Amino acid sequence: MTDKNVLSDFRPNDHNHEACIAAALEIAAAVCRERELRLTPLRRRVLELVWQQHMPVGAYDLLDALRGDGRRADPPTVYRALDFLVENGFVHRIESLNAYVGCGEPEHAHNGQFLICGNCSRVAEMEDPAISKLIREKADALGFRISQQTVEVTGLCGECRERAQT
Amino acid sequence: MTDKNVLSDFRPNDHNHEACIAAALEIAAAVCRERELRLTPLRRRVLELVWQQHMPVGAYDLLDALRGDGRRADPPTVYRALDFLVENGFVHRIESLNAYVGCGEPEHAHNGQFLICGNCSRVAEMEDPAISKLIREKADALGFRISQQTVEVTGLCGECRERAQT
DNA sequence: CACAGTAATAATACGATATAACATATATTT
DNA sequence: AAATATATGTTATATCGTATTATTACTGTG
Repeated sequence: MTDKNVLSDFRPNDHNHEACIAAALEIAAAVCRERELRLTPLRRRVLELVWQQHMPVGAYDLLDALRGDGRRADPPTVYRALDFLVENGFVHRIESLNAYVGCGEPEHAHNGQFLICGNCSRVAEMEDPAISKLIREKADALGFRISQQTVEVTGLCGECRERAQT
Repeated sequence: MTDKNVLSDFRPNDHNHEACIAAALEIAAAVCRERELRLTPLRRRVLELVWQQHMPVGAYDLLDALRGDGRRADPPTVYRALDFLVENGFVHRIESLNAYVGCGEPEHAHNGQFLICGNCSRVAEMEDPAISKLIREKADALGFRISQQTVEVTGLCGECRERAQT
């Protein structure tokens, strides 16, 4: 991590992905135990499917994957599971893509700030208090009471930028 | 305006709305003349329809309105007009709502920062350089090259907040 | 154990948002 | 007027999301 405000950087392609999924599932299980939330098999499976990519996944991709498991699945199934996961901070919804990414730090509630690579589709999540604070102050000055901040930035990640400079 | 970084505040219900639409259309016409863009009757009409609300309007609402004009209209018609208007800064797309709002200052390109009232649905647009700068710096630190910033904040506007305090 | 209460899931149907692909028309340039 | 570029019309379909009702599984209580 180049910066302590980065919750998850663009994942190199060579990281141990199995371990990374397993860790996310374990954290989720622990958090659910502590908060008395029910990480049912379906919810757990959807979370696992989201984590199988380090990029935003659409609800219908998840649906197809569930069907690939052999089970029957319809939209409400996956949307309800996603609602649970988003509500409890295990995944974030990326508004500008209508898609979902896993959150590596569900222990504390937060709205992440997302960098989305338009080329490789990978996503980095930051949580920079200075950004949220500034936004909050500006909103306050207008008498606006914030309930949620959405910060999504599109562009080119470092790797793709270098590659494009041929 | 309470703040020079506010491009458009939550509109009071008693402002001269006709004048406000007319002004937006005039500015758009002038900008198009200057940049040799073609503000065709369709595009102009869609812009006018967007401005008739000071709140985000969905593409299919616009479609219905076009049909109300007596003309036949299908989704690509309105999406193409919206593409033109967004691309040239006459309207902004609100990602978290899949909807569109007019921009009062299309003369200079910018990504606005939006405050969206969850109660009355009105929207205020800010353009605070400090916020964009901070985001840009954080992205730079990660080697990320920004092409677009999306900042959308939901909550309660001042009026609705007061009203809710009964 | 039977029962009621709650949370989760299944199932059907539909609504809302967006784009692909190709045809036609209009404007601009030559 | 012909050639070119731009805009619009048209059909069809893809994608994203929700309302509604029913059913199942898991609690605790008498």
